[in-house]
Amino acid sequence: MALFSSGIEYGIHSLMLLTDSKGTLRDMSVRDLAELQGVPYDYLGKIFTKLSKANLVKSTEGKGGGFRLARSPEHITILDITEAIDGKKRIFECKEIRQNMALFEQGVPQWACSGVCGVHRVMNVAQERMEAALAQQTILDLTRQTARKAPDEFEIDVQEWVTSRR
Amino acid sequence: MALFSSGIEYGIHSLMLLTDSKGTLRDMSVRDLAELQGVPYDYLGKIFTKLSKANLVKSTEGKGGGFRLARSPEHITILDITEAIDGKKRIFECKEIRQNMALFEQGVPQWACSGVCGVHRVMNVAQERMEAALAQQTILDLTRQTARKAPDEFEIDVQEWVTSRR
DNA sequence: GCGATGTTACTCGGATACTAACTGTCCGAGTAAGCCAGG
DNA sequence: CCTGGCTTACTCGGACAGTTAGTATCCGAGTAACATCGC
Repeated sequence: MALFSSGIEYGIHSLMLLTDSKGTLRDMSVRDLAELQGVPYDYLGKIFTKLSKANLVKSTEGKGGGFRLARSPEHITILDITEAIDGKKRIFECKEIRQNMALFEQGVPQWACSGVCGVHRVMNVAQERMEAALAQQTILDLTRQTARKAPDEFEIDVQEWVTSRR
Repeated sequence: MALFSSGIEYGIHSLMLLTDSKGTLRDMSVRDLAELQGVPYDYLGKIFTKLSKANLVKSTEGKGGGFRLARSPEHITILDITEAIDGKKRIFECKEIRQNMALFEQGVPQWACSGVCGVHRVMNVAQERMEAALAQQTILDLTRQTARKAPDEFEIDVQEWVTSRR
């Protein structure tokens, strides 16, 4: 299994729909987001609850309600989203097997359990590198990037689809 | 769950035991490795089969047999090991949900499916950064690092424990 | 002595449980907006 | 009118089932070193 759940994919793509390439925010309900993207509705609901708890989106309840970005899209990074949805996921979980050494029957010596184990340290560095890359890209970056690929009318089509459902 | 299985931890620590801080190789059986480290024997066996198939270790069958590093420890990187044991694991698996857009009922336009999706691209960069970090550290690096922490007698103790079992 | 035979300690591979996490679905509660009927 | 109740469309939260991957265990086959026994 991959490190990041597919909920991450749903989440990021959904947040990208809550803004356009100019950074203008858009309000949408989970139902609309799910249907527009062909993604399971209930499941996407759970994801938005998490995004909301992490203060990445703001909800308005009741009829006509929905979600909108809680901050401007250039201040929401991909790392923010992954941590909001999947929690702080680690590449590697150290089990401290260095303390199980048969040689340590009389008790684990101090040098063997102090500090971070060598394997763990390497993994931590790798994880930091990965997270730095994820923190470098924002929702706005991604939205702009895809807008550049799509024809101009696409953003208009999306907007029309959304308003036609109110 | 973490990206890397705990088999990775077992594997790396085991390979570290097949050398010392001077880069001298050591032959050990899976049983010895498992007992010395307090790790499940059968499970570690499976891991070494994978390491063997990836040509990181060489096996000698029959009584008195065991495993030894197939190359010198400064030429075995952590990335080599993770890929040998867990296969080439991806941080993220793109489901191409961009192609599910309700707007594309008449068929997915070319711009929407060509090239890598934006989210996917970010994830790929992050993954490359992570792998670069893992490829930078070798078994010898790690062995040296822990040897620096441990008292000098520790390497001797290990060697004695191993020879005492032959 | 010395060759055949058996025993032991290994590497391999397959089969199988158990567990945890991910994915997805169902349902009920609360809330806000709009509609509609009765005064 | 206009006010109170009804309907609708949302957000939330809990519960649950199906699937998959990781972890671990068991067992049998093949192989090589060594010991043992009969001649």
